[in-house]
Amino acid sequence: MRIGLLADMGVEHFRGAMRGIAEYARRRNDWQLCRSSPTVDGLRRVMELGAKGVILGTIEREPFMAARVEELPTVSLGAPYPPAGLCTVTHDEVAVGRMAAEYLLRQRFTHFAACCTAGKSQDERVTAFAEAIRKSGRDCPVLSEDPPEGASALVGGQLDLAREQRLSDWLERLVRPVAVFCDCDERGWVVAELSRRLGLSVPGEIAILSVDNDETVCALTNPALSSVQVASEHIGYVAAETLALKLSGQAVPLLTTIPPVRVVERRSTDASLTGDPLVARALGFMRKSLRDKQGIDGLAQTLACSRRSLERRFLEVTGTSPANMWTRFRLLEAQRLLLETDLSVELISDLCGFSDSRGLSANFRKQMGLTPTEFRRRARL
DNA sequence: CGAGCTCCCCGCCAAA
DNA sequence: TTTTTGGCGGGGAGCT
Repeated sequence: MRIGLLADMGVEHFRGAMRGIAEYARRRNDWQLCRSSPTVDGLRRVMELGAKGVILGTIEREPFMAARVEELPTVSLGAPYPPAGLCTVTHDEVAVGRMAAEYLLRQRFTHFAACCTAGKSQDERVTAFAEAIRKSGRDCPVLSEDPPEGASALVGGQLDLAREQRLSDWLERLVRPVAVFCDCDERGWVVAELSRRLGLSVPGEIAILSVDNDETVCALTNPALSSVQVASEHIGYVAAETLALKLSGQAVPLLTTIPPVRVVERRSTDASLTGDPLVARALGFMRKSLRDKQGIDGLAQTLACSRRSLERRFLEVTGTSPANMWTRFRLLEAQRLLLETDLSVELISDLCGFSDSRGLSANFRKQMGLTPTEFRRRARL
């Protein structure tokens, strides 16, 4: 059976979704995927090739309308202005916003702001972010850009001059130091670029967190961008499953949402760069010595200070205790290894400095409500 | 699941 | 006098 894939391959999320779809096709073996551009012409082309259904990943509206006119079974990977009644598998935007807020609050930032393009999905994640921030008793100004008619406001990390000026003015007026949440990596890039031009240091005066975790875009800024990693592969896989159900005539939910995976921390939100040098040294040591078993007493000795002072100053700057932070670093590394390698949970526990795999599992479960194996399975499929 | 043990957090106080 | 520091120890969390 032929299935058409029409996706904007310049967007990291859609590329990831394609990988998930490919995995699904590999497993069932009777799907032939044919790719084309996410346009009305592309749709015509895959129909000529005999596609029985399509998965659409684009922010344009026309291809969806065309697919509807042709009565071609369609699953969308999420679009800012979806036609009503379109079957969609996409991010849990509320969970994305909440994860971002929770992370930045834990980094102990004191002022927050968020910016996005006005539109369904971006609005939702930024709104959820702002709500979570306000719930903690802090203000969160939001800049929501109207998109230009029919197109993306943000292509290749560039805004038109008027929008850029507005964003720049907005950034300059924010109460600093501030943590800014951006609806996508491209906007994160623009915010980083404008901050540089305004002479504002990142993350000292402006910390930046975005969404999509596009390795390339995140690496382009200096310092590199922290970003919420969304479950693109998983979304693609589920989209494929949904289309398969649809093609076999079964009822499918109109909307399926998948929560994000984790926050990938890079330098743009590194709170340890500011404040107490003793604490900064402690954090640096922890990051480098995950397997170190000497405990907090030993750490205090290494840093040549009393244990009590370390604890007190640590709490002051980071809002948490040394041991707590140390296991947090261990868990972050474990997350990374689970996603990026095929090492056994046993080995990962050891590499991250947990006594055994039960130690890792217990902490992991407490932190994100999921076992390590389950975490790996969900992110990959 | 629980006993025993170790490690850690944090209030308190005296000293610097 | 006020502020910061280090030591003490109860109590709790987590590990074996």
